[in-house]
Amino acid sequence: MSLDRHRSAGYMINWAARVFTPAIDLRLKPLGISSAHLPVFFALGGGDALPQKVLAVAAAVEQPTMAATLNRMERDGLIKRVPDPSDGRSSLVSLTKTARAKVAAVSEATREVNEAALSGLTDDERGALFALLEKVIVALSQDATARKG
Amino acid sequence: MSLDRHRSAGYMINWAARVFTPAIDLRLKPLGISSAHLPVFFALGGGDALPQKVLAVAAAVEQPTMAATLNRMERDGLIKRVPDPSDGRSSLVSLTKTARAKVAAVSEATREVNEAALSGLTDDERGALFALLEKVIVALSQDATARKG
DNA sequence: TTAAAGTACATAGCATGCTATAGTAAATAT
DNA sequence: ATATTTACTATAGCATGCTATGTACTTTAA
Repeated sequence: MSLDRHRSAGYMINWAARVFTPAIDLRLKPLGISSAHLPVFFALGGGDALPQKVLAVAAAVEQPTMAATLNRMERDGLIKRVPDPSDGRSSLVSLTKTARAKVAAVSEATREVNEAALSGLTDDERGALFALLEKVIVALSQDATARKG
Repeated sequence: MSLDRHRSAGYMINWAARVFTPAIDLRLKPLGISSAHLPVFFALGGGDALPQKVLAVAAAVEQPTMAATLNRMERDGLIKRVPDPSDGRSSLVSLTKTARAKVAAVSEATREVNEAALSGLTDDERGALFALLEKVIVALSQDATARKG
């Protein structure tokens, strides 16, 4: 096999993702939080109460994935769900007082990890990395659409 | 919350990884193969018989993860395990005839997906993406080591 | 040579992601 | 007004990743 894994974008990106998760989780663990909770924290940290659907879109995950994450967060006392008065199918999700008290620390932890990850990169390189990843995401999203539709 | 997800390396890399997986799986599905099988295919495609440990290292996953992947591949008739005559603890893993017949198609599928992912990038940009990802991986690996040791 | 330490693999238990499907409420069309 | 379609959530079942732990074989040290 001639394929060098260091020249495979899929392999490298997957690897990077799998090295990111423990780095962030290490810092979030003392807070009783994990990486999948982050998009929820960012979406609700301002005090909003939002339906699950909105959170799933914000996190770029499927609805059942967000449902499972919210179940765990509810179990752990991080979020609460209140029936949406204007829509009987929906609940409004918000952070508990406990979780709100952690928002600043969560924000700092993510800042730290991103800084650690990008520490060897110049500002230009950081910008380049984000731009290139975005291009890859767009290209693959179109690929998926083209093959489905 | 001031954190823009498009400026979070962790978020972007994770997202890229999650858009890669379906793209490759879409092409591998007709072959009865999935993305986690790839490192095994690349390691054993030449006809070698290797112990699980070597495969785990090649795939950059933990031992129990590789064990589970090999269990599924064995169940699906893609690999076989033979006791290692020189080490009673170990088995030698190799591709079945069925799997070997798919090696070329698997290789082509991964080439296709990588090309789709990188289609919007110049050669220079491709090189830059790999180099930047490698830097991020190295930085985070050191971060993990520093925080554990 | 025998005891201790190390190594390879298996298993348990969990988190996070997915698709497919079902149930109920809301919105739309006839 | 009712029937159809659409939308939001829940659930089931699976794949892939992890850590922690157990078991059995090898290797090393005393």
